[in-house]
Amino acid sequence: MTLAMSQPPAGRTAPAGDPVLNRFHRLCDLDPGEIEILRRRDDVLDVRGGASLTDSHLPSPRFLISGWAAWVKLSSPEAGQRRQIISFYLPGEPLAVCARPHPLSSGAIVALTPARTCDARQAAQRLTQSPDSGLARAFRVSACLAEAYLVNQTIRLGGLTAYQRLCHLFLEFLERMTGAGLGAQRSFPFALTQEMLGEALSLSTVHVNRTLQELRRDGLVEFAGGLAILPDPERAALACGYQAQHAALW
Amino acid sequence: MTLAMSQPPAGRTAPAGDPVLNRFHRLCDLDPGEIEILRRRDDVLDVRGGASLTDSHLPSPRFLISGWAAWVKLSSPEAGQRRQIISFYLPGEPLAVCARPHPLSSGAIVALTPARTCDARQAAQRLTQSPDSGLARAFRVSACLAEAYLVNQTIRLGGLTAYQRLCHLFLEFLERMTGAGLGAQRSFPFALTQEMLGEALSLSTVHVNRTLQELRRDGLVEFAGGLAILPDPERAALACGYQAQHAALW
DNA sequence: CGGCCAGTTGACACCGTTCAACCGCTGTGG
DNA sequence: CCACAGCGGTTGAACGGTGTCAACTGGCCG
Repeated sequence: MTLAMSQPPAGRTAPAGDPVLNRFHRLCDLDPGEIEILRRRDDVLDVRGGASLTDSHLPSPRFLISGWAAWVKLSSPEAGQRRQIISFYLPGEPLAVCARPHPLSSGAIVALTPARTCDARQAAQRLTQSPDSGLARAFRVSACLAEAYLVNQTIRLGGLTAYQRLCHLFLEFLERMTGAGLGAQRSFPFALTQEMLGEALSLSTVHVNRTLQELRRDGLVEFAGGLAILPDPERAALACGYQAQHAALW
Repeated sequence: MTLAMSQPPAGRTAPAGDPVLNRFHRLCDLDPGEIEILRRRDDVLDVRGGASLTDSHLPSPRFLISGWAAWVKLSSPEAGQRRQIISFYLPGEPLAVCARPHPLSSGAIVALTPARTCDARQAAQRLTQSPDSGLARAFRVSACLAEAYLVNQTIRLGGLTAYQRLCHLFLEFLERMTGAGLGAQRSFPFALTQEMLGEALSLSTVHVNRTLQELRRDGLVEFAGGLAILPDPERAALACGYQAQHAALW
């Protein structure tokens, strides 16, 4: 993690170490006033890993400043009562900004690691008040990315083997973390358990474990010092058919 | 189908038999001018089953007037070159209205049955020109539903058995068809092949076949005269944990 | 009549699950 | 300081849902 944060996001005057600002500034150009809005830290809230974010402050729009969260659902048949991760939220990403009327049809947003959030209402406000501003456009692109990640999840579950699913997911994590200025070209801070990976990829913990060993053996994914490392992202992308979302030209 | 179309959508003056108008009018109240916009049929286009809709007129926004379509992707590993259905488009639903900059990151929209579409630009225009109008709100709710259906797909692939997946999908089809004024309380016109169901649910055609037999044996799904029939939707919902999207209060 | 497509059936293989045990680390309390 | 508990990770063995291969049926259409 220290390694990641010590190298500035290459260009821009954006203050390093702020994933929210880094992320939005890369999506669209922002004027100084908008940058100031994104740097505000109103109503900062820290939660333990495992805590629910929907109970506390959501569904008002908030930024995830640090830590990882996920939208989870519990499978209704009382058989097993398995928990399913629908989508992840990574540092720098907005929570529940969907400019839509409904408050997450079902399920909850849960912190997977210790996490910190802050209010995003002032930033989200610009969506309606000045829809053509850079910040508003950045929000819309962000929502578009969120949908693309949801499609990625469908592709993983529907079209890939366990080996490919894990590879695909780590490539997406790498893309999203570097997009927030966290992590380096081939690594990023990572603290999820194998059980959580299984809940997202619909695999048993045991099989996640065995498959991660295969990925390590093949030199596609490593773990060291709280980092996940993808030594050869291109070869990994080839192994699972991953397509970077940046390809879409905004 | 005739049965379905002969019963008006309960109240309203909406002319029966128009799935586009039926669907949007149920999502939000529309004024006479907006109803007139939705009844317009500009640039009507008929395509054969199997034809691509992205090649011809998309990505300009269009309505699917009749027939079924799907967003498909081809799995990149040349092994098998399996086709995966990411999401379905049912009669009355908009195609590619996502008020977003990108043109469907990858893949194509394909007609699964013979289908007819028409231009929706004039209707979509109101999203930006009068964001508070009923029609604009209906579009946003529609987009929200589309996302909910995408989540449904994730739930099916990640959390359900083959038996439950099919059950879940047919319940969603029933909900969406009745929402467009097509189909009755427990049935709707249906013309997909078992192969297409397999492509959507990530199941082999053989296994779709066997599982459908189980569903028939258990009295959950039947097929007759071009209709799919769910004799006991409540029991079916119990069998797979299906949650209707109407529950979310708009 | 012949071909094609969707549906159907049987036998077998495999990927991933389940159950169970064990390891190593960390935090905590006696 | 050590004992213990708890959690995440690891390993082995057996089971089972689903895929694959192959063959056959029946209806539609040229």
